[in-house]
Amino acid sequence: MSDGQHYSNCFLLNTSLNYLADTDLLSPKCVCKLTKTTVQAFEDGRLVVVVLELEILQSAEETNEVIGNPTPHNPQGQSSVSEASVTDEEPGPSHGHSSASPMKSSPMKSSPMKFSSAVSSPMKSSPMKMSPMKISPMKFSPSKSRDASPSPLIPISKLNPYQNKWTIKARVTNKSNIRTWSNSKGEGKLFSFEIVDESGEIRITAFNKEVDKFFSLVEPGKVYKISNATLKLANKQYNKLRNDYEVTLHGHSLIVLCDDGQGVPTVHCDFVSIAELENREKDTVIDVIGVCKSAEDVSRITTKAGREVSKRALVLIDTSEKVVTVTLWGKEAEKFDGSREPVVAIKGARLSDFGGRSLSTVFSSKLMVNPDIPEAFKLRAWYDQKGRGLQNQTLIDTWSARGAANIKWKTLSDVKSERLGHDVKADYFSCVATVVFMRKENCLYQACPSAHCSKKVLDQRNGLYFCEKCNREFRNFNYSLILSVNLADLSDNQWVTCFQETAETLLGLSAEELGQLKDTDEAAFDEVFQKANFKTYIFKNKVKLETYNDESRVKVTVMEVKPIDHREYSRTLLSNIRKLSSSTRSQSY
DNA sequence: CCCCCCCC
Repeated sequence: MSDGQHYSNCFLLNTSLNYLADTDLLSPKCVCKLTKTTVQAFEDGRLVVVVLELEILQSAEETNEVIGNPTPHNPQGQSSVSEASVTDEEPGPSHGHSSASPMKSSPMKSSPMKFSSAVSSPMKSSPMKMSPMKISPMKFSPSKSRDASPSPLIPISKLNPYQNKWTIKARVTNKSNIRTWSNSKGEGKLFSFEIVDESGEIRITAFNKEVDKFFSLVEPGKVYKISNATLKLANKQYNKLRNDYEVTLHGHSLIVLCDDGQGVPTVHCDFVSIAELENREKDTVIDVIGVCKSAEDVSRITTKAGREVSKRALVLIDTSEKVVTVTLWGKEAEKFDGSREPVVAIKGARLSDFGGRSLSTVFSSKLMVNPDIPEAFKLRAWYDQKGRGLQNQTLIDTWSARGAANIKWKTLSDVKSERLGHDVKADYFSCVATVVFMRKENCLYQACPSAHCSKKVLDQRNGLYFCEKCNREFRNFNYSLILSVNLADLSDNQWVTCFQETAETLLGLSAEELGQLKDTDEAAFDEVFQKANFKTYIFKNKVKLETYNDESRVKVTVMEVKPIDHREYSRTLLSNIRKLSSSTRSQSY
C-alpha cells in the first residue's frame, strides 16, 4: 500500500474509535484527516488502521457529505487515509476491547482541530505486534487499566457499538420473565429488561448464565449502574423501543444496584389522547391513559398458532371524550380488576385498525393501574365530574377513522379480480354503483323488541312472539330489514346485503313503515321498490369470506350509503384520468 | 444466542 491510495472497509482500531466516538467524529457527516496512522495487515486480509493523530476538516455541523466520500468537502484537498469506513457489521477482533479513557471535549466547531495520540494511551502497549489471529480478542485490552479506571458514565442516548467502555446509570422500567428457546441453532434461556435515563431508553438481554446471575438482581423501578456489556443493532421488527441499539450482557458484565437514583427518571410516557388515535398510523406504538369505563370478563382464546391465552378487553375514555378498546393478554388480563373504574395507563401499546381504532398490549407494553402521576389525578377528577355522565361517547368510527385518504375506490370487477375479502381479514372498499334489483321477498323479518337484540322472533300464533336469544315472549315485535341488493357499475354486478339503516336509506322509509305497508297495502309496498331502483350512490362496503355448510363464498355487506357529491366525484375522475395519462406517457419513453 | 402479544 502506498500513500494516497484509497482503502475501503478498513477498520479503525477501536482504541481510536472510542476516542472518535466521544468527539462525535463518528457522525457520518464529519470529515477528518488522519494525519498519523499505522496499518496492520491481518492474515485474513483485513486491514486495521490505527489512528494516532487526526485533524477535523469538517465537523458534523458543516457538511452533509458522508465520510466515505470526503474529497469534495476537503478544504485541503488531501487525505492520508481517505476511506476509513466504519460499518455496523463485522467488527474486527480488536473491536470492543479498548481501554482508552474517553476525552471530554468541547463540541466540534471549526477545522482544523488537532488531537494528540497521547490520549490514546493503549496504542503504546502496541497490541498490534501480536498475531491477532492467534490470540483471543480480550488480549487487545490492557487488562490493568480496565480495573484501574472505571468506565465513564454516559447517557443511554450516546451508546453505540464503537464505544464499548461505558457505564450507564438507569432505571429498570420493564422486566420480562425467563423464557427458553430451542431451535436448530441450539437452545437456552433468556430474559430482557428495559431501562431509562434522562436521555433515552434501551433494552438489555441476558442469556443462560447471565440469566442466573442477574435475573433476581434486576427489579423494575430500581436504578442500576450497568457496564461491560455489548451493544448491537436492535431489530426494529421486534424491538419498538426508541433506540437503534440494544444491549447484550456477557460474562464480564456488571450490574450494580444504586441507592442514589433520585435523579434518574421513572417511566416516561408521551400520552396520546384517545381522539388523536384516529390520526395515528396503524401498528404504531403509543402511550395512552384513560379511565377504564368497563372491562370484559377474562376469556380464553386459541390463537392461529394453536396456543391458548387469556384475553380481556377494556374500554378506556379520556378527556377527549372518545373511547377506545384496549386488549390485555395473559396474566395481565387475568389479574386485571376493572370493577372500580381505575385509571389505566399503558406505555407502549400497539395501535390497530380493528373496529376503527383499537389498542393491544405487546411484550414491551407497561400497564399501570391507578398510577401515581398528575395525569391520572386529573383524569380521575374529570371522570368524576363529567366523564362518567357522558352519554354517547362517540366510539371511534370505522369510516371516519379510516379517513378520506384511506378509502379504497374499486370498481365491482376489481373486487372480484383482486379477490378482495379472500384473505383472513375483511377488506373494505368504496364504489359508485347503481341499484339494479332488490329482493323484496323476505327482506322484512319480525325482530325481538328488546334493546340491542334484534334476533328474529317466532310467531307463536297466539299473539305472542318468542325470542330464543332472550328466552322470552313478547306481545310485539319490531320490523327489521335484511335486504339483498344487486349493484351495477360500468364493470360488473355484485349482490350485496344491506341491514337496517342502509336498507332504509335505499328504500327511503323506515323498516317499521315498510312493514306497515306490507301488511296493509301490497301495491304501495311494491312501489317503494320500483321507486328505489336505478338510483346511484356511493357505497362503502365490507368484503369477507363467509362459510355456510362447508361452502365458502365472499359476502359483501354495505356499511354506508351516501349520495354522490358530483363535484367531488368529478374531481376524483379527472384526477384518475390525469394519473392514467401521465403513467401512459412515462411508459412510452 | 431471542424475536412469542395472539382474538374479534
